[in-house]
Amino acid sequence: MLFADQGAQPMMGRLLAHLLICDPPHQSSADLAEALQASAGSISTLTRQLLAMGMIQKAVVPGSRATFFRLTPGMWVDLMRQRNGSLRAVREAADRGLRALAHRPTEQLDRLREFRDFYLFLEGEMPRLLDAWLARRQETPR
Amino acid sequence: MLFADQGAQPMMGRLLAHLLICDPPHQSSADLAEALQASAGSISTLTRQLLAMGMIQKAVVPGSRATFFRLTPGMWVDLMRQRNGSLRAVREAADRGLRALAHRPTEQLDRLREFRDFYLFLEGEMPRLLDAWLARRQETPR
DNA sequence: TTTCGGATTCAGAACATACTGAAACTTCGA
DNA sequence: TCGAAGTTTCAGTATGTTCTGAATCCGAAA
Repeated sequence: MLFADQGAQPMMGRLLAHLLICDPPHQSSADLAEALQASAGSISTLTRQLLAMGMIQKAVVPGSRATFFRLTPGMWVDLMRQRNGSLRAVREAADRGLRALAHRPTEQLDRLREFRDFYLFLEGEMPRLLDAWLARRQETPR
Repeated sequence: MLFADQGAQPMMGRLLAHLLICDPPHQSSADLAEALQASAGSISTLTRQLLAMGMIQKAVVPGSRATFFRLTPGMWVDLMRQRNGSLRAVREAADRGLRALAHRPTEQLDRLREFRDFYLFLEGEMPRLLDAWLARRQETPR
């Protein structure tokens, strides 16, 4: 499964893919290491990163000392919301550029202004789109 | 200008940023090499790639043998359209996964199905969003 | 306190990427 | 046909990234 997880290292993609289909849905570090044929070190690093991003959660399983992990429900939507932050970063950079070049004749700035406006548009519309998705999910019977 | 051009090497980001603000808007290879302090080899490779992606165009300037380049008008929208292709790739991979696991009890597939549905939603809505942007651009007086 | 299952850290190996510089090539005018 | 301007190609270098393995750490049970 070619998981082109933008900005994720290959093993992180495999880890997420596994958590998407594994049975049961929660897995211990050892389970993951075994399933992905990865070192314990890798798993530790990756789970720490994914926890920090909020993409996975810890789960406790009675009778086992080990830590278990599962996908955070609704994480894909959250992920897209986070990505909106990088749209904003680009838009803000464009704004700084426009401010810095304010002394130039206006038609020279058309290109940069259009770029900025486009990103501003996306930045504003993406949250709407995600809300629309959540609303649709809500009304669909499971 | 921190150009976090997803999937573009640093120098490509700088090249695009330069074409966004340079005066005049078309630049020769030598101009670019000079402005970015890059080797002629880099410029050649990068312009070839950007041409292939349709993000820049060649321009002829009378009286000069050199090739000039300028940003393709409307390229940012096109870029987003292309990115829709990677949404589709992910969605298709999820579909293959669902087909391969069709024998499993349905509730085990909930996670993967929701993932697929979300990407399918985005894949369908993004083009609408871009059309909405173009329509708005149209009616705005330049 | 010791022991042991389990987790974490990090130096280093293997691999991948981005760019340069120099040589080869193309094109056009003389 | 020659020469010069301009461009392309590519081997090599520098730099980054990803993962492993071994040492270390932590905490619970004995």
